[in-house]
Amino acid sequence: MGRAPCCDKNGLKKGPWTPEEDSKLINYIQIHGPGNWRTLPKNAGLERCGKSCRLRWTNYLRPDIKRGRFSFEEEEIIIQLHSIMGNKWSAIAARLPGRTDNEIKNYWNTHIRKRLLRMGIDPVTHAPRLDLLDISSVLGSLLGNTSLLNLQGLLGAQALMNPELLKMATTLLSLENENPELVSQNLQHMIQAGNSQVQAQTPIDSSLPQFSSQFQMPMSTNNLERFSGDLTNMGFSDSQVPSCIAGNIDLLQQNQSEFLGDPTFLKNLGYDSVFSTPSSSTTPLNSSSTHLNNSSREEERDSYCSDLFNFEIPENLDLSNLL
DNA sequence: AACGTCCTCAACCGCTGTAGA
DNA sequence: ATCTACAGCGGTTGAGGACGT
Repeated sequence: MGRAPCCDKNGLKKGPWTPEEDSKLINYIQIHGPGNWRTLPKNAGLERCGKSCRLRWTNYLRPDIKRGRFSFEEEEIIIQLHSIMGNKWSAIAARLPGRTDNEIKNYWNTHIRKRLLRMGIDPVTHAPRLDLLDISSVLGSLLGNTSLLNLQGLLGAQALMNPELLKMATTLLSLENENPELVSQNLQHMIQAGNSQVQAQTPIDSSLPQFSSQFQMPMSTNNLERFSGDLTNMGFSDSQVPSCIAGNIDLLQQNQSEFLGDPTFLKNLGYDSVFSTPSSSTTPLNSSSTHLNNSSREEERDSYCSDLFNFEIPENLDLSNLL
C-alpha cells in the first residue's frame, strides 16, 4: 500500500542548508518549540520538507549538540556499547550526551570500523578474524624489528606462524579496547597468581636479574580459564570471551611452553605496565590529548593498537633461560 | 598550478513503530 | 481493526575538502 510522502516534495529545496535557512529554523523553534514538523517549514518560511527540518535541527542546530572530534573516552564507550548493542546508533547516542546517532554512525564507519578491520577484528562481531587481519602491516613491523630473530628463538617459528597465536593477540587487543583497565587488572591478578606458583614450586635463581624472575611466570591453563571467567564477570558476554580466550585453552594445553607459557608473550603484546606498575592502566587513553590534530590523533590511536605487535625484546633479557 | 583520488560527514532515502482518530 | 500522520531509525549517497602526484 505504501505510505504517503510526508510532504509534497515538488519545488522543495534539497541539499546543504544555508545560514539563512538555519537562522529561520532556529528563530522559529526558539519561539514555538520543536515539533509539528509538517507545518513548520511553511510557518517558518522555509522551502524544505518537515523531515529535512527535523533532521537539520536534531543533528546539527540543537543547542546541546557537542561539536568537534570524539575523545578517547567517547570512542571507548562507543566500541563497548557497539559490542553489546550492535548498530543501535540511537541507543548508543543516548549514552553519549551531546552526540547524535548520525554523528556516531559516521564516526564508526569512517574511523573505528576501519581501525578494527586493520587490527583483524570483525567490526560486526568484535571477534578476532585472521582473514581480516592486515598481515602485511604486522609482518612489516616485525621485519623492521631487529629482535625478530631472537623472537623466533623465543617463541619458536612454529608459534610465530601459528594463526591461533595471532588470534590470541587480536583477542587481547579487542578486549583491551573494550575495557583496558579491567583487562589490565585481571592480567596483573593472573600474573601474581602465576608468580606465587613459581615461587612455591620452583626456586628462583637469585643470580638472575630481577625482571627475569617475573618472566619465569608460567601461564597455566587454570589461570587462563580463570581469566576467561573473570572476563565474563567483567561484563563481557559469553560469546565474546570464550571465543577469544577459552577457545585458546586447548591450544594452550598443546603449546603452553611455546608461547603462552612464556610471559614475554604478553609483555611483547604491549602489556609492559602490567609487569612494571601493577595498578597502572595499560592504555594511554587520555582525554587531555583531544587537542591533538586529526592526523596525530589517528596515528596515536593506530600506534596504540599496532604496538601490540611490536615484539620488542628487553636488551638485558637472558634468552638462554628461555630457549 | 593542475589534476586525480581518497576521505569525511551532512543530508537524504526508505522503512518501521506508535499514537490518535 | 484500519488508516493517517508523524517521529525515529539505520543505510546510503554525494558534495566538497584534503591529500598525493
